[in-house]
Amino acid sequence: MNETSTPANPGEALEAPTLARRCFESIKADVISGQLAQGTKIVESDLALKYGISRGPLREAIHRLEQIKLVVRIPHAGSRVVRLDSKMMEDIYIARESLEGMAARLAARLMSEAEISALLDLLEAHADGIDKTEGRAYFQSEGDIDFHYRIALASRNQWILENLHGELYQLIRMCRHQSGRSPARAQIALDQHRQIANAIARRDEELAEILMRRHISGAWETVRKILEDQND
Amino acid sequence: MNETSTPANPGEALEAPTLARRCFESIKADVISGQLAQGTKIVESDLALKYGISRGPLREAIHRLEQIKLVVRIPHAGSRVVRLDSKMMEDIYIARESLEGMAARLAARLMSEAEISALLDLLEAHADGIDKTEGRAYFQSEGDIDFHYRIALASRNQWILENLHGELYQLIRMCRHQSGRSPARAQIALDQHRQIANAIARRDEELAEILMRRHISGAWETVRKILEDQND
DNA sequence: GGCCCGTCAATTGTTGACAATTTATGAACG
DNA sequence: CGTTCATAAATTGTCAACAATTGACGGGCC
Repeated sequence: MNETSTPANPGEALEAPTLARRCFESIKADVISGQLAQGTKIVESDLALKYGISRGPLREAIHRLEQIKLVVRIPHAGSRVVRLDSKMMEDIYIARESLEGMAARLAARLMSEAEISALLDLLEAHADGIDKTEGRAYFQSEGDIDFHYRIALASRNQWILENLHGELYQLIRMCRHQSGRSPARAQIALDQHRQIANAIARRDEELAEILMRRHISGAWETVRKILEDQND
Repeated sequence: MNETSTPANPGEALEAPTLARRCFESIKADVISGQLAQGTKIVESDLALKYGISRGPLREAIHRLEQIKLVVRIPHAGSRVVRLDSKMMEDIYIARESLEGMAARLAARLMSEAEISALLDLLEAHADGIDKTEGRAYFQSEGDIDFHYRIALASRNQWILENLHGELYQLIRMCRHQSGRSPARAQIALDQHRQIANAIARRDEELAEILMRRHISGAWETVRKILEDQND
């Protein structure tokens, strides 16, 4: 009776019966971590050799990577790792703002009291983490994802959940991995998370949505500035 | 310099270089039109024989159908045409409400004057269509899609556009094809479209978003009632 | 010297056969 | 008679070879 299936992956792909899925997870990790740089050409034969499998499953893996927009494919020409430009990231953040805003609204309506108190506990843990690590990027980043994941889960909306964590968050993590992260924002983000959680606790749907949208559009602004400074 | 690429398919798949894509379009049409009923088991060998191709490209087609949620797949067990239940459709309509609301906001901000007047012309054409056909379902339905497609296009947001018309609208059309359609709603929908267009013309982002969200949540209410009446 | 066309290598698209897994069938047992 | 285990059929997952298409290289022509 466990409705909350696990987020997918603590570390490597543990549950991965089929070759194509293992391969998919592996390449996905390489793309997100930057080990396969943006724009890198992906040659099926080479990767098949590298992973010691045939081209069939590998093709399937690449097709799935294409669907979540981590690789771009041209029919007979081949496929390359996606090139994240400013416009694309803006589109992503705007879509995320829209969907997570709705998720926050639904969470305020549907979360159980137990879930809410668990959410508040999580935020306290994150606060401790920030104090101890002085805004160490890794913890903060994963903590951020934790929080947003719980909101999406609480929305009870499968489509929103899958798209946020199957597509959008992969791209955002990929972007973070190479644009760095301003540690000063850790405290700001935590405060905003607290406000959102409080709105949810008060069952104020409207406020929860508005705060979430501000939170995300604010995050985009900082990312945008980083990307701008990076391009000169 | 034609930014408005066509919505994909008048009738059959005209542009379809590769077997897998042709096959994908063909099966997709069959699923949406209901020729492959919900819950139908999809056997790779059978379909490959039916289309006169090998299992390879057909597998790819099925994988893509899985990604847009028209078929459900279980690793070693096989794949079936998705079964649209009330909960799933609610999730879809809520996600659509969120994304199209944002699209309307962006459209109000970004549409050119020429695009806006073209949009108003389109609505007049739809009005004539309704008068002439007395709410004939087909015209209305396609007209509805036309309108929403233009808004999504005007948002200049690739992610929103692709997800609305690559995933969500396919599922909604599939749902319509077998839940019928109350023709009385044609006039209501048109009026709401007019209000949205006017808000866009006035560059009132806030109002455009709110009206779009009301329009879609209203549409869901009527669909929900139809689904309820159908289940007894 | 620059542009165009034919040829060639490299890579993807497609195929049919083989292996692994699941579901269904049926017999033996409680 | 119902349940359970083993066997068998059907179906999916995987593989290696073949065909078709793309992009690049080089020679010829203007």
